[in-house]
Amino acid sequence: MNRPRLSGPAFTLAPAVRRLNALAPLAESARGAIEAALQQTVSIPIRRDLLTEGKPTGAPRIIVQGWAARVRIQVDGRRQFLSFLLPGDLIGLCAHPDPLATSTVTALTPLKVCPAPAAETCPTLATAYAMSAATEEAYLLDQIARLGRLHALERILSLLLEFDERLDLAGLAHGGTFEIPLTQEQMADALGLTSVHVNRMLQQARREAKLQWTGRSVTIHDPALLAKQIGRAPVRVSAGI
Amino acid sequence: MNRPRLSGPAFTLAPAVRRLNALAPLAESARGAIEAALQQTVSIPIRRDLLTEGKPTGAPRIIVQGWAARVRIQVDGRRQFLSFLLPGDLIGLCAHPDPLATSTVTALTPLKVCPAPAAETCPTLATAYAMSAATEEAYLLDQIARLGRLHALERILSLLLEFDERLDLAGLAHGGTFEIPLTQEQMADALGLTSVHVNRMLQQARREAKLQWTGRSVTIHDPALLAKQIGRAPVRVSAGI
DNA sequence: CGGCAACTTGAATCGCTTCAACCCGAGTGG
DNA sequence: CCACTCGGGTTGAAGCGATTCAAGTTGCCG
Repeated sequence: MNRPRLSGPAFTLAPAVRRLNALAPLAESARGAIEAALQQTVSIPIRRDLLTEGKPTGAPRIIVQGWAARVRIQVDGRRQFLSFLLPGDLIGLCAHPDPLATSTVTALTPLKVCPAPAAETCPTLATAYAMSAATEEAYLLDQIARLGRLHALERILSLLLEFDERLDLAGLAHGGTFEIPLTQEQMADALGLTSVHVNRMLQQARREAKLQWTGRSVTIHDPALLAKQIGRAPVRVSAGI
Repeated sequence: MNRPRLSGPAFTLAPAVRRLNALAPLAESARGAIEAALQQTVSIPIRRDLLTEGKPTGAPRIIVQGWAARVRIQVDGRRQFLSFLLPGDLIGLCAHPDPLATSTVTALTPLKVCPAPAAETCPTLATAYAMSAATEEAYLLDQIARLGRLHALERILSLLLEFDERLDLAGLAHGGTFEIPLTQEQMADALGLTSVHVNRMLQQARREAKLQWTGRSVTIHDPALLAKQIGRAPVRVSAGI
């Protein structure tokens, strides 16, 4: 039931819908609910906070376009990006009452977000949300292993492989190539490094022909091989897909 | 409705029940379901895996007694503890179909576990589970910030404060004192350090009278002050409690 | 063309690791 | 009852990966 990839002025299949549908095949009612929510998409300027640590989360939202990050900042200015939020990812989804944000969420690019339809709308939507939450947790575990036991170059490559994998789900990566809106300093803040060292390691990666990073576009020359070299396994949370 | 703290041969309130009830006040039916599940407690020997990364999770369980850890091991032997599982914590709870374990879970001590009653048993139980999951994610975020942007000594103190906070919920810590079953090497594997360096930093912490660690017993002399010094805020996931 | 953010480079320094040795208390078996 | 072993903790010295600081360079945008 694939729609044609190009169908006139309208989009083909919004990355957000594509991701959620890839996590759990959506029934017509679920897809309809999301398409309806997409009509209420709003724009968020770059650097604006969507959530603030310790404050109520408000209604859950879906990222339609752009990148955001969960961030923690210490009093002395040290900054750590905890995770990145990409198109199709959910913001502020919680199953318990009166949820408080456990981290601040900041727009890394100009952002488009829409309301997340209630999980009760359709069982397939609830499943997609649950898959999304489980996937997010799995990536947090990856991030911990990255920071704890990988060297600088391994950390960088591992994170880029994660981006490739996640963007591919949303249809935003093709054969190891994708758009990345991050500066080297932002990469450093995610990887527990300094921007100077990220710079040097990226040069080494380019020298070793592992990847290409020109402007905003990254190409991983052989994702599968690279994943094997640094011992990274793709994230899988369910036997179903 | 507090039961007396000492009531003959029977336990007062099992740490696991105490923790879940602290996360969300349990209705009688929920508490009954857990008490019933506790009758089916089984023992797991030390070093045994309860879950294996990539394998189906099986039925969810509650830790009744002892400590476990989620662990990732690289081919070259590098080991990273992703998180620790303490009495009252849930193992393998997932909201989506056919869940696969996203990490191996290993018993760090001899363990007692019981089946986790289905969330559908009682809405208060479902809420407690949701709170538990949210809390777990919050601690993963803490762990990321620890590994990414804290120095060795800060990491150690931050983790010990987490243990104090979590064990207190289960009634297993009193005024900054609790039993810890970890070796310095296991601490190191959680904190992305070497055991040699953990040793040196612990000596420094003792020298500075921040804590005491004799045998299996840890005492943090002034948890609130220490938390302030290293910029740690208690984990809070809901405005309700 | 001027200004600013991001990227690049070199040199000195430091936090942590590595390696190797040693100590100590708790089992264990002769 | 003591020698033996073994896991965990302790210590010192050398080395390395990453940081720090400071000075360019590049490229984009007004």
